Amino acid sequence: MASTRSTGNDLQRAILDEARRVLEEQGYGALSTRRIASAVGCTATSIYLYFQSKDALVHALIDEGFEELNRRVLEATGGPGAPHERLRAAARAYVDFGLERPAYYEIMFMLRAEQMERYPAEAYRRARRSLEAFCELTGHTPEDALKHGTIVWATLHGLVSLLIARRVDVSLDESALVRDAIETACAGALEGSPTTKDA
Amino acid sequence: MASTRSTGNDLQRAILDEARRVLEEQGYGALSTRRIASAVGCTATSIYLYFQSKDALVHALIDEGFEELNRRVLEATGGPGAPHERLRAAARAYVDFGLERPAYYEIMFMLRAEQMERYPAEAYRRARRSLEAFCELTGHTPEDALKHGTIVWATLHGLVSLLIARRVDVSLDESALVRDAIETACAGALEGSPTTKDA
DNA sequence: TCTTACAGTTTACGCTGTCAACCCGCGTTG
DNA sequence: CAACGCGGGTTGACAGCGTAAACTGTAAGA
Repeated sequence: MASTRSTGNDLQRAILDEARRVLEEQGYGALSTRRIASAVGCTATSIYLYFQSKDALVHALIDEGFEELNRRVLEATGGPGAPHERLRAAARAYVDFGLERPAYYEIMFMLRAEQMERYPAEAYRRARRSLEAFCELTGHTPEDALKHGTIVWATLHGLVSLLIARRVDVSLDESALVRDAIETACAGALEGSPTTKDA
Repeated sequence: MASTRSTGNDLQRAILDEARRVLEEQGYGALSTRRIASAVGCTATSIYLYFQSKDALVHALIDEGFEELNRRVLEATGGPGAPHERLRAAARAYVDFGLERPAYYEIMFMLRAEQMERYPAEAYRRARRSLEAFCELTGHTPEDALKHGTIVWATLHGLVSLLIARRVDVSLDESALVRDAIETACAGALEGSPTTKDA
């Protein structure tokens, strides 16, 4: 495929396509400008004609990831049923995305912040739409909703990132683990406890 | 400090000390063999006289981290009180460690597996002592305990890693968030639900 | 035909982890 | 005393990284 020469915006598209392919097939660690360039049939520096930096290229992939994640989560919340049912569905959609697209999940949520130049504020806002969905469905007052939604998010994120990193004991039934973790997260966010019950 | 020449095992200790210093003060991203070497007063290749690779050096730091984490968590579980109180204490100890030693937490739990040569199996077992503590304190049957302990761990890990990565909304009261997240995690692990209640 | 603009390349810099070869001082041995 | 081996440490190199600066070739406009 190293002979498919492209020019202009075709080249930009080819670079992005190749970056996506490498990301999904070999992971973020294998993503290098030179590798992409040689696969696409141009030089590494040509990438800078269309992307400000390697990080900017990765940002474009991150955007794709958030688009899919948000679509999935919002579709899940849009269904019929009581709020707690829809929260469960949203949680499941989040986890499913993470497990089905681990490489995307990695660059979206598991990349150290310092090693990545700041993700543009405007894109960052878009990136939080799924969190907002969690918050709304907890049915708390706006400020408490943010807290409880964040706890749900944290639980799901912990679950997904441990599973992706293969740190969870292999003897565990993964689907049961996921199911129960979602149950725990949702139950904790919904029931009683407006804030902290005591002390 | 670049003039403090050391030899023999002193050099090994100096390398480890410097690596620890850089890790805590500048983070994992700033950890490079040449930087350590110049600070310690030797060449980068000299590091390979005492550590098989850079990863092996980082493994040594990871071991230190697990030693401290396990000590803290086990101390917390060793106290008096009902199991659910001790589980809460263990959870708090885990989170406190993560927030007080973010750089250690990062190399212990947030480093991508592929980018790191396999952590030795024996050390890996030691690394899981805190998880075992969580499991025992849930008071479930052995197999269910592993699952529920893992869910507690996942919740705490999600919380810590999001906080470390500064992905949590700054308007949130961090200590309240931590408190409630711990509460949710522990409550979910202890109460009813031996496995999954329905379906 | 001359000029301008732009797409893309060449070259280079400084950084990374790591290997192979060398070098020098010490302890032992003939 | 001299020769030797050995081990800690250095030098130099390789292959890879992201990226900036300078260059080239080509197409369009005047």
